[in-house]
Amino acid sequence: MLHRYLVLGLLSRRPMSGYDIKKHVKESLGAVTNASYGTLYPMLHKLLAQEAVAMQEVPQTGRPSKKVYRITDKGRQELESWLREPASADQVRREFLLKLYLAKDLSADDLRELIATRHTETKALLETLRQELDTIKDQQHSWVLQYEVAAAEAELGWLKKLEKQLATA
Amino acid sequence: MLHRYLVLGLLSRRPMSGYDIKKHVKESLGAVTNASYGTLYPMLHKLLAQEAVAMQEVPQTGRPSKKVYRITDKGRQELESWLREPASADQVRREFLLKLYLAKDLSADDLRELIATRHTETKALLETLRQELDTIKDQQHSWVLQYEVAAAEAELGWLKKLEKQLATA
DNA sequence: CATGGCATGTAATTTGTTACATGATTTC
DNA sequence: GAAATCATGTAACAAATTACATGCCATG
Repeated sequence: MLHRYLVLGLLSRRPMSGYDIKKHVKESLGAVTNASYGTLYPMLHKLLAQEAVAMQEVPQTGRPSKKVYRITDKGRQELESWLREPASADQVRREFLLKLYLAKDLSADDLRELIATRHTETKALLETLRQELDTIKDQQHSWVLQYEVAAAEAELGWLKKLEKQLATA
Repeated sequence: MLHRYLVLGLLSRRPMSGYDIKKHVKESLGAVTNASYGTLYPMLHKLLAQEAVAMQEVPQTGRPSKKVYRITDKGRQELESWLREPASADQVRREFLLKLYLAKDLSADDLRELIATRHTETKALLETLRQELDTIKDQQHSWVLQYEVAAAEAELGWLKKLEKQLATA
């Protein structure tokens, strides 16, 4: 369901193509989902068949026509009634944490590397998020980015503590 | 794949039943996954067929026999080689954040309620996590819980900031 | 001239959820 | 007497990933 409302929700702000949606999700909604094209395009087709969105093909030179979707009244209604329902629980899959949990079977070096890699990744993510945050005016949209920043900062702090503990032991 | 290694990993510490695994995941590994029975039992059957685990049935009075699984050498080998590979990226689905992102279509009251509900849930989670943390001795295992605590605390801070912003505006 | 961005999609497979079915025992 | 815990499972369905297929344009 989440991806249905993701698409509907983004289209409720302005008409977009599937490609636009993907880009937007990647830039600003990493904490919501990281839906792939294989999810997004079929969802658009389904929504179109159900008349929750409408599509207009815009020819272009040198590349495939852009298909611009916009939400219909029907879609808007569905979106709004969903918005009023309580949010279902988060779902997460974190391989990194599982490896850490099982790390007793890892050499000290492998363990350190596992953590160091994560450290680098998290720092890079934080950089990106902060830059993204600067480009955003809309307060409501910045909330989600602020969430991500707060989460990334907390993780960084935890990683540093972990590394200190490992260095001592 | 994650659930395969989750099961293998837990069984690598000690033999367990499917029920035990589920319980353990719920208590200590909420940040890794929240796999349901419908995932866990079939995974155990598959692992058994592939001889990555072995099973022994323990009869009980008044309830179904307990099926205790333990990891085989084959399974252990697979687990260890997986442990050494780089961890794949986190996957998340957060309906709550999506609703917040789309909240411009929500009344001020609905918005406040959305946030208040989350606030309550996060506080409750934090409570549980802290209690759980007290019962755990194994340092390695406490790491994952510490991660969850840090994340929950960061979210709480963010929620408070949000609420303040809404009260002002 | 290679990389990345623009732009669409499908098919096969894998993965996971939900709801159902069953039923005794323990705890409040 | 109700609710939670113990304990197993399956079937139908929904959801999502991955890999593949195609091809031009702009930038460095």
